[in-house]
Amino acid sequence: MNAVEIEQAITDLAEQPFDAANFPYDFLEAFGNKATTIKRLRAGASNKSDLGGVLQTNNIHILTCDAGQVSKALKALKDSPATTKAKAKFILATDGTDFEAEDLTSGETVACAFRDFPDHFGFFLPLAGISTVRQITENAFDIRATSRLNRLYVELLKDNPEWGTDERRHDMNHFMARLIFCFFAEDTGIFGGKGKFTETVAQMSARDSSNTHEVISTLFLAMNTRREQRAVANLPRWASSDVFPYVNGGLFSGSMEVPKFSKIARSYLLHVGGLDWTKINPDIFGSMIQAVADDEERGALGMHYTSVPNILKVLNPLFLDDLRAKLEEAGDNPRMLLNLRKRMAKIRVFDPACGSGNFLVIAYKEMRAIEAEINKRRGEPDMRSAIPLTNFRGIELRDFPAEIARLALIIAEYQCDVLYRGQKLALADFLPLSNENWITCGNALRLDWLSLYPPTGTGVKLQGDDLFGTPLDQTEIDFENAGGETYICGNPPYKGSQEQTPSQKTDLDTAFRGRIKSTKSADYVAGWFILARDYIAKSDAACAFVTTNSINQGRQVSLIWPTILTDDIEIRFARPSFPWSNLASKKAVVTVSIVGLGRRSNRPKLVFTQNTVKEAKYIGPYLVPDQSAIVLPSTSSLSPLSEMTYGSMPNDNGGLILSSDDAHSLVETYPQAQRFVKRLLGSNGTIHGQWRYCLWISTADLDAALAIEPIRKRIEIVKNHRARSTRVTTKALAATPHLFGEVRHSDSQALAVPCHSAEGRPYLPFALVDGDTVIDNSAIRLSEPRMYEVALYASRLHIIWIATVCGQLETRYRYSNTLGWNTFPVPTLTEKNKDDLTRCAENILLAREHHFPATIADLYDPDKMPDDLRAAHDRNDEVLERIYIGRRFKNDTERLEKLFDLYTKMTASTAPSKGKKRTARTRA
DNA sequence: CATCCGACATTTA
DNA sequence: TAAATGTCGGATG
Repeated sequence: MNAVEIEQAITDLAEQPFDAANFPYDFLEAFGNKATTIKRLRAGASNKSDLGGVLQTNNIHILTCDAGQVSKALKALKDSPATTKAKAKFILATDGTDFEAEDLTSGETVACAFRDFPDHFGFFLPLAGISTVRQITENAFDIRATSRLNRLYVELLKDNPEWGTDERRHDMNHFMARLIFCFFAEDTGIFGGKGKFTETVAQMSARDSSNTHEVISTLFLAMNTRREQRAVANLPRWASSDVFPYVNGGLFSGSMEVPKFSKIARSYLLHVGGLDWTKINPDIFGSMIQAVADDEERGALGMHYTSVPNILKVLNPLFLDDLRAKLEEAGDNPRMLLNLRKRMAKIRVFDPACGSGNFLVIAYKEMRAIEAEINKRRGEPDMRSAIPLTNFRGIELRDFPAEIARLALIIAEYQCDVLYRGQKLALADFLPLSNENWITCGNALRLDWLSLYPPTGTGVKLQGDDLFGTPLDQTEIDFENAGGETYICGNPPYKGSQEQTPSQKTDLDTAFRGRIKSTKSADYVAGWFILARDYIAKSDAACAFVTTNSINQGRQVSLIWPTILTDDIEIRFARPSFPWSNLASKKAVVTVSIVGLGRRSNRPKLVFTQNTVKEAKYIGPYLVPDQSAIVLPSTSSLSPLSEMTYGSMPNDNGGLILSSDDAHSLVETYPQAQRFVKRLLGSNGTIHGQWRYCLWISTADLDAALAIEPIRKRIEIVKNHRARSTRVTTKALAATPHLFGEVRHSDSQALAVPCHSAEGRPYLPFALVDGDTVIDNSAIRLSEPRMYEVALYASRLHIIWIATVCGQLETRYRYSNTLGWNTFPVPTLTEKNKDDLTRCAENILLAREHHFPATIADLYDPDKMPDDLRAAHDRNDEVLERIYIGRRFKNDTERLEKLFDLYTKMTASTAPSKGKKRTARTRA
């Protein structure tokens, strides 16, 4: 259960009639305990209570009691030896009227009416066993609001199905945005009297809810009517402008239609309004609530949340660090402070994939903090902010987040005003909202960013459009940043080449405008980089995006980076591969990088890691400091090395593959099947020493094989699977179901190279196998390897090369023949060199054998690698590195430098004049 | 025809 | 249930 679901469950529980006997179990269930756990507690087996209550070990001791005995019951719980013995974290007592609880770890207590206990949802969250409890607890309000709005949204769509259609979705989303605004406004004092909106709806609408929509519609109309026009508008007294002022800003213009409310929907509405909306965090709430309008995403409601520290990893190096440094520099000098404020007033932040606007909101808040410090030092604490909200702009594809993004910014502005200037001034300046267009709802890769948000402010004028309501009064507006800086930032969507829809493929193609041969292998996120590049090239902007780390690895490097790094565009800073996290129970496990681009300058470039910052003169597209080379995939080896190919692809849906048990029972029952069975080795098998078996049938032998019933059945499985495939090649393979989809096998010795392997290992894993072993397509195959080639493969130099130049799976090593083996630069080897290396390789194999039957995973565990094996590898490295530079390398940086250097030289000499195909691209 | 990828997928502790 | 660590086959060049 995620936090939103828990919130809903406990809210439901509080509304039901109190059932003293079942309450403890219902309570635990609401916090996500499994049915079996509850059952065991009910049976008494795991219930450790000594008071007749329910005590779950390491968790909570719950006691229901007679009316008026709650405090006494809590005391009893506290004094109970069982509570201590079972290490309960919480105690809870209730009689159905009062409710008391204590967090025994912190000593914090809760005492409230029973029906209000869900208000203390955050207090109990440690019970839910959610790992990021601290973050959630801090944002308990946002989760509760999300949960309740979601219920309302779903309920309204149930009663008004036409509002869920494509044509009406925007109206629905707009309606929700209006509601959220009203809830916020009524609690912050923007409306006359706290809670006035909810209260008015409650009072004016009939209990049977039949006219709820009319009441709300009337209030919306009031908020769209200027004071002086109120009389004409003939609005009822309860919608007077003292209470419901003119808001507009596009928010309340357009259609006043409101969906019809059922009795349930009405009660949900009042319920949401009952929350204290002053507690809203606009940066977090937005990303939580956006899933409400997305049928596919609703399951992860409240969970897609980009943490503030992660957003700052983008914004700080992009421009905030610089602003803070300038603030520091200015000290108390009023003129320098004023200049900084003037500069900040012209800074524009643009997020072309803004979602619900969290990057924009955080950027705004951080800038307001800096400005507040300036104003304090200048003795102008009450000063109205010089930072226009309209300079925080975005593009968002989805309608609802786009609505929310603007709302989030409005709320952030108000909250900053309250924080830095006080409630009174904040209120005075809040209304009416301006009509300007901040967030464009559209496809960022199809829009022209330059004309949408012209960099100098002198170009195209923008029109306020109907983003926040249907036809606005077409106000032309200017961007308030003439001569200012523009910072493009965000976390655009990543989609691998094989995950994109046809229309997304076209988006990418449009963005690249034919500058690369094909965009088909590029990640979707590359589109944002190329468009940001184009924007920077024509203005004094800079950008930084969170991106999948794949675009700085493997085949994508040579595909897209030469096009991005032209016209004096450079990588200003980078934070290579780190895990991105959110609150989802099914965590989006994705490894990202942050890449910042700008116009070339002499400023040092910064490469960030977890705790360090490294300065560099240049950052290459692999995000390695001072390495500019780009390695191109090659189908033939740069150095004279044996050919490596992929293993054989079964493409069989398991039909041709046999587990050890399958294979043995098959041969036992049908001894004649023996000759159709071979060992099958892949990545996992190589690393963990467990091979599987496979059917390996020559066409000549097919009839004999088919005579064996289990084999015939298996071949049938393969045939059906292939026939059902959408891929033409695979369909064709259905004609030969007894064969692997792709056969790459010879009856000689081979080196098996896993395609993927864990990153901690000090050397790359491999296994030598004979002709009776088939290597599958989870591994790469070096046929008839020469021993000195094994030495090369097993070297430190090689693993460094592969780690840098090949792709990765998350941060796992991913081996590639074309990118890694064929490009590996090796100096010319003498016969003596080869002999020496051969001996080294043999020593490595011997050392491995000493530890039979230890697996590669055991042997190359960085903490447990046996000394003799380590020594053998070390010897191998020593011999090889002496061949490269006549001594050992000092470190991996030096190794990589030499490899890139050699690669550049070797590719230049292989293709002297016009051999572009292989030439490494280098920047002087 | 061969390669490379995964806002992953599945196993393991 | 989070941490560890590599399948599999389709799209692509």
